[in-house]
This record gives sequence, structure tokens and C-alpha cells, in this order.
Amino acid sequence: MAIRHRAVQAEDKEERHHAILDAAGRLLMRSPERVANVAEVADEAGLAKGTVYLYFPSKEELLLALHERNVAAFFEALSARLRDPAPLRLDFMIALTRRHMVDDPIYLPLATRCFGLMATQMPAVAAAAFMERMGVRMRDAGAGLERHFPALPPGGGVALLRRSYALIIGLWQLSSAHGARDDDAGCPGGRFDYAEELGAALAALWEGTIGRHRAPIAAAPANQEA
Amino acid sequence: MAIRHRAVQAEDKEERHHAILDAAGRLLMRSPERVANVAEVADEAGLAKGTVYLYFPSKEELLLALHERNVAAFFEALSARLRDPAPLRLDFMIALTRRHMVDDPIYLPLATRCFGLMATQMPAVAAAAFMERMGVRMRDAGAGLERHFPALPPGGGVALLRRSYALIIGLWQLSSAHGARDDDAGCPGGRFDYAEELGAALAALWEGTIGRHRAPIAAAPANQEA
Amino acid sequence: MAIRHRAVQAEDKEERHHAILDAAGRLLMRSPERVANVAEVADEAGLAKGTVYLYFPSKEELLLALHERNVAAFFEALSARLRDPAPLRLDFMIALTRRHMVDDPIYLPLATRCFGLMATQMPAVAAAAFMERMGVRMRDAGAGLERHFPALPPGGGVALLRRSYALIIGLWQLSSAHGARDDDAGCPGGRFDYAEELGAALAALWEGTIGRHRAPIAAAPANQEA
Amino acid sequence: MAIRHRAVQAEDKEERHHAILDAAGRLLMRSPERVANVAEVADEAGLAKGTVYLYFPSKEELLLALHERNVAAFFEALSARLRDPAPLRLDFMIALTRRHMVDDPIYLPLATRCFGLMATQMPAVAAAAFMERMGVRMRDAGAGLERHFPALPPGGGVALLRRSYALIIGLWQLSSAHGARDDDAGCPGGRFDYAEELGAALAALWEGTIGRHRAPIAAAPANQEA
DNA sequence: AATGAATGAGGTTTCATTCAT
DNA sequence: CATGAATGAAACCTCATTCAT
Repeated sequence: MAIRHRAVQAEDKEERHHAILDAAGRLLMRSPERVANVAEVADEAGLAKGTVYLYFPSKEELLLALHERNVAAFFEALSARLRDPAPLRLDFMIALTRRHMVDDPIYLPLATRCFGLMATQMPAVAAAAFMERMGVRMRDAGAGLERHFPALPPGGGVALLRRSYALIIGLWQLSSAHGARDDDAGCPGGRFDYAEELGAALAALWEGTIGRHRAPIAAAPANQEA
Repeated sequence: MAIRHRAVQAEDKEERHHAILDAAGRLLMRSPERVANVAEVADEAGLAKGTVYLYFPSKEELLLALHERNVAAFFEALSARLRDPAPLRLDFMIALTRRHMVDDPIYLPLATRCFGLMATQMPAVAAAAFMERMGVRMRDAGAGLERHFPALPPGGGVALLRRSYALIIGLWQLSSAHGARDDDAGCPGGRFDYAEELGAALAALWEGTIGRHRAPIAAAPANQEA
Repeated sequence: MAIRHRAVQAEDKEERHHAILDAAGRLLMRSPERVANVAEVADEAGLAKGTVYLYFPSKEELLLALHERNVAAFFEALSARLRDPAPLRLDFMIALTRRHMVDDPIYLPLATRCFGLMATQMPAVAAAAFMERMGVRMRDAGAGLERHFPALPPGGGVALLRRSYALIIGLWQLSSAHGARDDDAGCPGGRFDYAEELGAALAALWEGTIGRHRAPIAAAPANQEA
Repeated sequence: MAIRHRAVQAEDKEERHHAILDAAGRLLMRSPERVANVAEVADEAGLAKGTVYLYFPSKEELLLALHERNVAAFFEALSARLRDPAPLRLDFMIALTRRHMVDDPIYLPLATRCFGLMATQMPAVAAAAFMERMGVRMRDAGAGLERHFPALPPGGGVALLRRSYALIIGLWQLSSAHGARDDDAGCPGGRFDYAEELGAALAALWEGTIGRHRAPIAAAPANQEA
């Protein structure tokens, strides 16, 4: 398959790295009900199968890398906002989540799949490294959260963030037997709209966390633009 | 492998059904880092491979059935308690969760794996049916919750339950790159003890939900026996 | 591919075992310059790829098993003859070698290939087990040789046999860059006819061994029918 | 990898040629149970993968060239000694073999591997050329042998040499399932020490060859320094 | 109902070799 | 000459599932 040109410079390589992830993402988007094999990814990227293995040690780690790119984007946006001292409201969190996760057809399915693989197929070190990097991001954002909500005790920021994240993925997993099934199948606890329910759940969690610490800022009607 | 005796009676069949699930459970327990193949399950159950397929249409649905048995036990215990009008405290929920999920070496890994499979490998109808049955259980328990906490609005019971469940599985997925990895590698958001963190998270959620409705009952020091 | 019928009885399995080896042998015969892959072997045997793996743990061990069958036939014939107390002459050995090895287009190429693989690709235990079984055969025949040549000291029989075998394979390896090359390419030490040279070499070895022990029986003009 | 400097002079090229062989030899020495791939060889030589292909047409021929260097050294030493009219004894042959082959951790494994490849992977012409060059060396040394042992008929020198060589490699192949296996697994014909057995086998062969021709020089207790 | 032999799709990974830079 | 990124053929083996017995 025709290469655009050889990636000799480090930055070319970085770009190719991304191109492969992009290809994998496109495939996942196109048919979320199946995981493409490496041959398809390579093809979609306009590369040969072997080339993919030049950039990723295994299919699993390619998948994880794609997910991590998503994760990084989310936390980067969050941390950026947290560096801005302007008062933060839960609504921002909700809007951010919506933009990065809910409205992204890839993020949550991929996260779920990655967590599902984590304990079995994923090479132990890769999994651990991913979790560690995710931890760094979370701690960083957690510290930012504490700056915004002085009522939060030390460690309270990361804890709130972690619980919020757990709600996000947990509720999503409960929200449907997703995939390409639009037969409106059951969601445990009655059919519910994920986005709406997530907002309410986060509101309850934050209320119980920051509200308890007498934080002046609580949830407002959802959908405020971030 | 010698058959015990042919399962001609419906109850024999039921029993064999369970025997297979038991075998799968034992294998999962024995080595949680890998999914046993059908041959191993059959072997462990003292049956032939083909026989497993007389009782389960596919490996995935066998896995899901095993998980569902766990789920059913949890919700049964919960609903039973909820039928008792004696005042309920969060501590009960926490203790129940601990007994059924945290201390059970398969519940959460299996749940994670099932959710991971749900969108891809799992036959759509099987997934939907599972979710529907889970929904029934949740709604039932949710109604019980509302009886205990009058402050909860209609639907508030199932919502609280759902969010609690989401926290349980979400936090677990964040809590580790599990498997046989003992190198205490990172858990996102700093290393944390799952059981402890779960208690605190549920407390915050319930505080934000029931506390907001001025419920007289709030979280107490964990570990109260259920 | 159509199976003749399922191999349920142990002897049917044995037969299938052989059928697979036969197929591999035919392929090797047909094109000695390449090693068939498992798919081809299965095809030739009228079986599916997976079925081959039901009978042999790996391709290498299939190859080794094929070779071992050859080896077994040779040593069986030798041992049978040795059980006959009629005086043995070197010519018998030579004729036997000719029939089993020289005239068999498979034996020596396969032996060479197996020895080549032995140290690398071949699973250690399989290699060791093969060598051990070969050792048993050789010791057995060696004992028989000692019965025939009382001049041989204890252990002298197996030693003579081992050296003869070493000559057989060593000379063959030197005798050509074989394969499908008929361009009459060089054999180290001048072109030589393998069969003829082997006879002379064995004669020299046996003369130096048994002759030294004043054995009454020595090499005679080659080509005596066995 | 930084190039030392471009090999423009013919002798520079020769040097690089050797550097690559050296690298391959070191790798083989370091882990005799596996064949290094071209990338590793290049790396070890401080060159790029492509550069190796400037000096060797294929991996197989690189391997063969390495082996041939070993072979050349052996025959050179042998021929040098044969040019010296001082009486030659078998012990010299044995000591020479020991120094060049037995004590060299790569000679015999590499020879075995090369012979294993010879009929399949190795390009026909390369194999033939190698065998031809080996033949020249052998004939040359064979002629020397005849000068030392007048009893040898014309062609008897190269024949004796050839048979000795066959014994050397044949016995080695029988001596073990080598590799990293130290579980002292079986050697056909009972466990035997290769070096010792080789000496005895050569003695028998030479006795049967030169002794028969009433040569004044026969085997003496092994281990005489060459 | 039970068995387990047979199937064969399915996917990963390696690595010798080429060739643009 | 030297590089090393890209190639893509090659081959293995697993295992869920079927179905003849």
C-alpha cells in the first residue's frame, strides 16, 4: 500500500502513530459492534500490516493507545479549565463529559472494552502503565479541583474525580446492551437516557461531596455549554 | 467422562445447568486472569464438551448466565432485606456489597468481562434479555428503597440503586489493572483501597441523594454487619 | 474435507495417526526441497487443519514422528535379524541401510532436517524424548550385535552401531547439496557415490573394530542381498 | 548506528565482511539455541540492517559464510601440518578436531544447521559452491594425507578424511538434543561423552583404514597436544 | 441425552528483504 | 555506501461449535 512518505523524522513518526490510531478509530466508528483486526487497521491507514507492528507492539496495546488518546484529551481539557481560576460549576464537568465522552461514539465503548481486556488479554505491564498514567492525570486534575473547592480536604479532589469517572463509565455500562442494537432493549433499572441520568447522578454525588463541605457551588440545570 | 445419569427430568436438567455454572465458577476462581475454554469447563463439570452446548447456546451466554446467578443472589438478598420494614442504613448496603461482590473473587471481574463482551461478542437478544431481567430486579429493589426512604421521589429508588451499582463497578474497574499483577501498579487517582473507597463514595452519593431529601438515615462508620 | 469415518476406537486413532504421517511423507517425497505446512499435510490426508493438531502437538513434532517411524522400521528390521543367531555379516548391515535409508528418498533428508531443527525449533522435551527412544533402540540392537560378535567388549555393540549410524548420516550430508539439484554439484572430497562410499566406509570402520578383536567375520564385497 | 567510515577500499569491504561474520558468531555463541535475525546481527555489528545485505545476498548465505570461515580455518591448520613431513599421528587429528570443533561452541551446531538448511532454504548455487570449495579443501588435505601414509591408495586420503569428517558431524548430531537442555537427556546409544567417543571412533576408523594397509602409525592414547 | 472427534475460520506476529532517502 | 522504514508473505495454533455415533 502506498505510503505517503517514509517517516524518518521523529515527528513524522509521531504523525504516523496518530494516523494509525485515527484509522483504528474510524473503523471502530464505522462498525462499533466488532473490533477490527490489524490487517483492516493497516489497510485503513494505507499501510502494510507489518508497519502497524512497527508502531505498536500488539493489537491490544494499539487499542489501549487509542483509548488513552481519548482519555488524555478529556483530562487535558479538564486540567486546562481548572487552571483558570474562574469559579467552576458542575455544569462544566457535565458539558465536558458530554462533549468528550457521551457525544463521542468511541470513548465509552472503547473504555468498556479496554477495561474488559485489562485483566485478561492485555499484557500486564501495558495495563499497569496505562493505569499509572491515568492516575497521574487524575491526581493532577484532582489537585486543580481542590483549588477550586477549598472545602475539599486533601485528596478530596482526586476522590471526587475518581468517583465521577466511575459513575460515568458505570452508568454507561448499565445504560444499554448497546452496540448496533436499536431495539430499545432494557437498561437495568428501567430504560433511562444516559446523558440525563449521568447529569443527575453527578449532581447527587457532588452535592453529597461538596455540598457537605458547604460549597457554594452546586449543580444547575444541565446542558450549560462548557 | 462418565455421565452421572441422564438428565431426563426437568429438575435434573436444572441441576446439570447449575453444575456447569459451578464448574465455570470454580475455574474462574482458580485462575481469574484467564477465561477457561469450553473444554475445560466441560471437563471440570465432568461432562463432555458437546453436553455443555445442550444447556447453553454459546460460551458467552454461559458466562453471562454465571454472572446473572451472582447478580440474582445479590438482588435477592437486597430485596429480602428491603421487605423487612426495620430501618435501613447505608451500612447494610455496603456490607451486602462487600459480601456479594468485593469479597467474591469473581463477581466484579466477571461483571467487567460481561460488560466488555456485551457490545460485541454477545448475541444481541441475549444481552437485551439479561439487561431486562436485571432491570426488573433493580426496579423491584428500587421500589423497596423508596418504601424505606419516603423522601425519595418516585423513581428515586431505582435511580439511587443504579447509581450505586454504577459506582461499584466503575470504581472497581478503576481500582486496578487487576489480574495476577501484584506489583501494586497505579490505580487511577492514586492507589486506593477499593473496599474503603467504595464505602466513602457510596456515602457521598447517598448523602447527596437522601440527605438532600432530609432523610433521617445517613452513612455510619462502615463494616456494620448486614 | 471428507473424513472416512470418525476415529472413535483407539485403533482407528492409531490408523489416523499413521494416515497423517503418510500424508506428510507423500508430500515430502513429492517435493523434497520444501517442508509442507500443516494445511497442506491436512489436505493431503483429507482432514482439516485442526484435526492434525488433534494428533500432533506441533508441526515439528509431526515431522519428528514421521522420522521416528522411519527410524523404528530400520531398527526393528535390524533387531529382528540380530535375534536370528545365523552369522551376521557387514553386508547385511549395508543392504539394510540401503533398503531403509539410501533407497528411501525421505529417510536421510528428513533425518538431516530433524537434526538441524533439534537444537532450535524443536521443543526441548520432545527432542529429548526422541533421543531417548532412539537410544533404547540402539542399545537393544547394540546388545544383539555383541551376541553376534563375541569379540566386542561390553558396550562395544552400541558403540559400533552408533559410529555406523554417524557415518551413514554424516556421509550423506557431505555427499551433496542435494535437493532438486541435479547439476551434479560438488561433494566435498570429490564427487562420490554415496551408496558405494558408505559401503567402503562401513567396511573400514567394522574392520577397525571387529577385525581388531579378531572377529572371524569381516566385510565382503558389498551388495550382498540382505 | 554510526558508521565507522564508508568502506570504499576493497580491503575496507573485506574488513566489514568479517565484522558482520564476527557479529553473527558472537550472537550464536551467546545463545546457541536460537538463530539471530538479521536485525540483531546488524545491530551487533554496529551497522544497519540494509548494510548487511550489501555484503551478503541472504541470511542463509551469511550463515553459510560464517560456517565456511570455520571450515577454512580447520582445513588450513590441517593442511599446514600436512605440509610438514614429520610423521603424523591420529592424535594430531583428534587434537585438531578438538581445538577447532569440539571446543568451539559454534562449529558443530552451525554445521548441523547449515546441512539442515542445505537442501531446502539454501539457494542451490550457493550450496553447490560451498560444497565445491569444501571439496577442494578436502582433496588438498587428502593428498597431504596420502603423502604421510604411503599405504593409502590414490584417493584413499580424501576418503579417509571424508569419513573422519562424517564421523565428527554424525556423532555430534547423535550426541545430544543439545540446545540449552542440561537435563542430560538421552543420547542415542546410551549417554556418551562426545569428545571421548569421537576419539575412539576415529581410532577404529583409522585402524580399519591405515592399519589394513599396514601403516606404521596408528592411534595412541588420545589427548596428545597437536 | 451424551459424547468427543472433526471442523476451519480467524487472527497474531515475525522477519527476510527492498528501496526511498 | 549506508540507512532503517516499510513491506507482506508465511505459518502457526486455538477453540467455539457441529454432528456422527
